[in-house]
Amino acid sequence: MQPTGHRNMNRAVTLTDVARLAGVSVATASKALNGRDQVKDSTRARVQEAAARLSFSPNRLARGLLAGRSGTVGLLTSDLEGRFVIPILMGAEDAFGAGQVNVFLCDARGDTIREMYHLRALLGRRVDGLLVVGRQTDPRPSLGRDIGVPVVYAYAPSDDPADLSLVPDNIGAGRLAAEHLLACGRRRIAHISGELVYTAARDRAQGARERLAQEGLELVGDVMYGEWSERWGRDATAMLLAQHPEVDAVLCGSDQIARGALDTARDLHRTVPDDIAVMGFDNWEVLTTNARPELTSIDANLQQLGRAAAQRVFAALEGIDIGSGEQALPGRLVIRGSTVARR
Amino acid sequence: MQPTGHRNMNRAVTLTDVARLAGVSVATASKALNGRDQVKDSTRARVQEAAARLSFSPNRLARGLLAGRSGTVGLLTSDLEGRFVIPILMGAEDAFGAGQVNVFLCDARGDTIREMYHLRALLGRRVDGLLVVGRQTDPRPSLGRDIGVPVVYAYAPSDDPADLSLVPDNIGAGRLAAEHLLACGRRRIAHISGELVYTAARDRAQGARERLAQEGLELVGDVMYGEWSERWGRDATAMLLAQHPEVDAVLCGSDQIARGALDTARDLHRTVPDDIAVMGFDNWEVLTTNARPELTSIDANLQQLGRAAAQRVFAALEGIDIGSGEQALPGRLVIRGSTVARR
DNA sequence: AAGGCTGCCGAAAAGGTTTTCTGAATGTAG
DNA sequence: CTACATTCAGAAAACCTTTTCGGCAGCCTT
Repeated sequence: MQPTGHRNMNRAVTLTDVARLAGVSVATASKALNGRDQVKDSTRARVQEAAARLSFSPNRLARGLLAGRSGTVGLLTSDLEGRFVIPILMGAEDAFGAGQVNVFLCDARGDTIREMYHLRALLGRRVDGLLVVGRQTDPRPSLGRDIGVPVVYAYAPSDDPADLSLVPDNIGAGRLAAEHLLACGRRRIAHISGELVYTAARDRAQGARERLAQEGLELVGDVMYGEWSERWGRDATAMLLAQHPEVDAVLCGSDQIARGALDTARDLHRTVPDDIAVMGFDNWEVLTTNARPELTSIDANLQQLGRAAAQRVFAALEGIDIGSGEQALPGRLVIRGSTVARR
Repeated sequence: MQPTGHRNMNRAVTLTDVARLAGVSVATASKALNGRDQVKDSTRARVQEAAARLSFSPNRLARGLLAGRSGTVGLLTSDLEGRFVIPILMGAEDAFGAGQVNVFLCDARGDTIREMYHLRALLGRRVDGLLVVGRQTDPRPSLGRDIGVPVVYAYAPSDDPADLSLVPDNIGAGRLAAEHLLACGRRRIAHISGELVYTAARDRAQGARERLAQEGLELVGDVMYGEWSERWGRDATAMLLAQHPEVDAVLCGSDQIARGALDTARDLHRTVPDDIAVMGFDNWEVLTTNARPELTSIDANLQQLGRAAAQRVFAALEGIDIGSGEQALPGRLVIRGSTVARR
């Protein structure tokens, strides 16, 4: 900010002020600043200079009122605390901010009442579109079909197939993980995961199973469903290795579980990755890069998912048909020392 | 959403529609819906019913244009990725949402250019106030004094003492931590922390030293500054215990470092907390509650800080003088098994 | 019965911007 | 010199809501 020092005192500076200073009418001032023709170059320059001098910035409330679109979108999240929501939110904010759109953030905290309240508030503010970000990959109730603005669901899909939902491809992620472990020469692979009620847990297991089946292999033992915690990872790994000491790879449903698995392997003097490979999902860098050894993981590309969701909203605003149903976005393998010995 | 099924087709429903349906003028309709007097009860009821039938929600752009305040605030963060920003943001969004205010979220990604861009956009949208959330407790450049709306800085204070900044009390947190270790009967306390360039690291160390000095004690050895990672926690602890085997407590500058310290203690067959107590800062639950044993930590009450910052903005909007300078908010001790043996 | 009061409703203005349409001035052709 | 095209500026409407003020009944008081 250069020193402006003028009459920034009371009222916000308006187009009328600019017009007066430039000695033209508001209509001409508007046209000059917005690059419309029908303005002589010299006049345009005079107006632009006046606007700069007053550091004028047009009132977007007025503009929105007239145009019928506000240039804003609502970002309705069910749970800001949830770690998966943040990257999506970053990607979306990034994509929207690049266009002239600003984002209203609303956190419903998993409460349907609060969600309805926020929805009404956002519609009252005449948002041009809505992005609904859930905290699980399990379907959530649709906001309905007669919202009046385009809605895109991210991470948690809508339960109405007429809505468009962007979700991570957990089945593919499971396949990808199994593929990597196979490529590392592992054949006796076990799977420890989180809570069975999570679609994500079941999908990842299914993907892994599918890939193994292609090689005529099966998972060692049943999938061990428990909770999404290090503690469960430790306990489950202990049970697993007691029952199936021949296991040469543990695929874990999350990085937290994998951290627990690493701890137990160390306690039992199993070398990772030589004796046993360990990998996780989510690529939560705080956990993966600080593990001993560092943890191979599948990154769900959530930031990209947020960006993609934002772009769908944009497209819908342009009148383009964005389709409907669930669209799954692929994950990405991040290889670290827990599956491949460091050279 | 009950089946509305009416004319939700094209244009958004406006007060004129409601008035027409109720057979009154827009003026009367407005007064009826806003609870002003000068409206007969029967008329009011008729208008309300019409509004409900059309599921009318007033256009807040128009209202804001007229009132001169938009009922929105800008939340300008320097880094959404930063883990400390999220709880503050949650607290702020919560506080604002409770009063009819909506929040514009902008992430500058640590880039000053982008910050200026977002600032202009927010002012163009006529936000009533601004909350600036930084990612470190080190001072950041002020947005300036002639913004035109109240600004409150949270976490990262402004470098202009004329601004109001709400920051966590890291010195107090250090004192609190030392106090707890003393209460546990520890006397030979060492301190491993993160990067020296962080004010937070130096403040916590200073607070701990102050509290020890009250008992005529000093830290064992110099404060070991390094990085905010588990790896550094592991390495530093190994060096520390080699050099000062008599240490009976390690105060760590973050939970991550503390996790590393726990790992090394286990590797060296030192029992926690019997042989040696370990504690961290930040109370990052993913790390603290999954550690072996669970980790005692100091919680900075960031969500409360966000709420407090939002309330300052509210107060400023009411015309109340909110003061200036840095205001430090106290932390909170969370005791777990790494300092006190489980009963 | 006349004047005043209360209760209720509607007309109109305001808020800032964009757009359309009208009008004036200049230039060009016949 | 007249008719006409061209260029540019301004007046006014529109967007939607809130608020102020004026007015019209009906009722009460004297």
